[in-house]
Amino acid sequence: MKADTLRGHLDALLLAVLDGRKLHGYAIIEALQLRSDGALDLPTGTVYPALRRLERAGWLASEWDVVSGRKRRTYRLTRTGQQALQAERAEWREFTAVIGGVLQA
Amino acid sequence: MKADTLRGHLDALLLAVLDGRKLHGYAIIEALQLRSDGALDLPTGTVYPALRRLERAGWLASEWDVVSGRKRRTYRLTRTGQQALQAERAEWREFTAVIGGVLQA
DNA sequence: CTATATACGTAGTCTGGCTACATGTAGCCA
DNA sequence: TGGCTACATGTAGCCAGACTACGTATATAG
Repeated sequence: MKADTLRGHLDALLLAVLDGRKLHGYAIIEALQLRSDGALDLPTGTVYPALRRLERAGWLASEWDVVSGRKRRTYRLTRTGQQALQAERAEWREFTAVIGGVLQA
Repeated sequence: MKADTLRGHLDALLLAVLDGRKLHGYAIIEALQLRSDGALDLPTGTVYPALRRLERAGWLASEWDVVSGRKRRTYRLTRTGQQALQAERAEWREFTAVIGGVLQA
């Protein structure tokens, strides 16, 4: 997949992958790989700053836990984040309708 | 529609709107508005440089003509551009499948 | 005669994902 | 026991690409 196409859709992906479960950063990257059949392989330099940004925005909450000696920062959706996810899904539908409409017009 | 979401899809839009017809820059902007029911209102500072870039890439060819005293640079798809459009359409389908898959997984 | 729509174009900004780097632990294998 | 790989988090700085803000010019309506 061409670079840059992700632009503007990263937040939606991160919120979606955290819908209904708690995951730490590394696991989020793996979950996205899994769900996209390997098409999405986001670098840590993309994901970690984004997660912190979403937490600052109040859409995610995090807590440290230690699993077999390793520190993990585990993220979950806040109520606001859940609403934001709904909004992102709606925007995605609108976006694909608009661009898709032009592409196959 | 959120800014930046267009990123990486502009070329596809321009190629698609020129599929099967010749249009000048200003008319391209209007055609995109029309086809998107007003959702796409691209500024000239976005469209004109992109058209020149696509021409340099060999995907578009242009010629000047004068209509009622006004100069117009009219663009059309080259054969390479036609192929590029097919590729862009395929990439769009892949892109929406990947992101859409994650969003509603 | 001026305001608006038509028409093309460029310089510079800004944003947001990416590259490259830094840090450290656990577990395996030679 | 030493090194390699996977796991795990994080930051600084770069860069591409669309956008903002201009500048230019003609036709037409009021």
